[in-house]
Amino acid sequence: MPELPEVETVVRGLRASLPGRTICDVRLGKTDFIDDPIALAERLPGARISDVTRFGKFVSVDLVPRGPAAQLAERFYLVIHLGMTGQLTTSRPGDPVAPHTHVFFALDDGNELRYTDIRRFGRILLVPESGIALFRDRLGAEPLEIRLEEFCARFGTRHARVKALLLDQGILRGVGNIYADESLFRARIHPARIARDLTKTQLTTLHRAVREILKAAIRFRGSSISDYVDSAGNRGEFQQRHRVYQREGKPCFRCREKIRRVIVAGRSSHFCPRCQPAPRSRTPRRKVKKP
DNA sequence: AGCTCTTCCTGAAAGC
DNA sequence: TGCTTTCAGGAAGAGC
Repeated sequence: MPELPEVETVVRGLRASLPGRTICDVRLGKTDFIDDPIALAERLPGARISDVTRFGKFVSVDLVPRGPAAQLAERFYLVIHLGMTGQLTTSRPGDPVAPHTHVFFALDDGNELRYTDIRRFGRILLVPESGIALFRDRLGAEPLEIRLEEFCARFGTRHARVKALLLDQGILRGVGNIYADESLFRARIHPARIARDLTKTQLTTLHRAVREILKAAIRFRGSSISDYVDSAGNRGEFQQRHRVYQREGKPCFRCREKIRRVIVAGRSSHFCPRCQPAPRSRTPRRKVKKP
């Protein structure tokens, strides 16, 4: 599943070839995951790509509009979320088309940018310059940039399970199920712990663990569990270094205890029961009795 | 506030 | 063997 490291890897690949290119043509297959497919087909041809960036799990293709008034016209952004199974790849027009490829962007150098998405949980939309700041600000902090004080402020005050907060894109943008589990394992924190109950030391450790895991995953070009590939169609390698994710029943790399899987925040959560001690079980407290 | 459930979608895997 | 059911999950929305 594309999370921050996978999206970052895709963006780095696209950034090497797309800036400077002009989009010549857009062809669409199924469009139910595109906010405004008509606008997409009308506004992109002629637009020049100025950059490719990432915020959270979103890819942003930064565009300068076409036409004589281009100097004055507002820039805009092709914003893409890969969902669960989205792939953004560059190909030659004659290359075989993967099943479930629904968007083709023809470029002026003869190449083609394609969007493939088996489950169509992804999303594509155009955002005008005037709206991009708000779009970005509705998301939380970048995990690789957030400072410890802000991290503690965002987590340490919340009475929610730490796993749920890690997955909440309004708090941190970019962490998904894989890297939440791997980060919690590294920090030796149980996914169901209430964030507010964590010590300052634990929050500090988690803050560091998240950054270290994400950076390591970027170094290994992401995790390919099922469908993820980068912009050249290559799989990542970080799945070989997972410590807990999808390792249920296998021995912990630290203590040999069997890795367990439970549902927390509605998600499969993998952890080592010895390295990541469970929170104090919810108290069988007696109710205040009325006479 | 925070939790659970539901919806979207497909393919792999499990069940019969 | 082959059909049916279940499950996985990012995000948003409903309801409690």
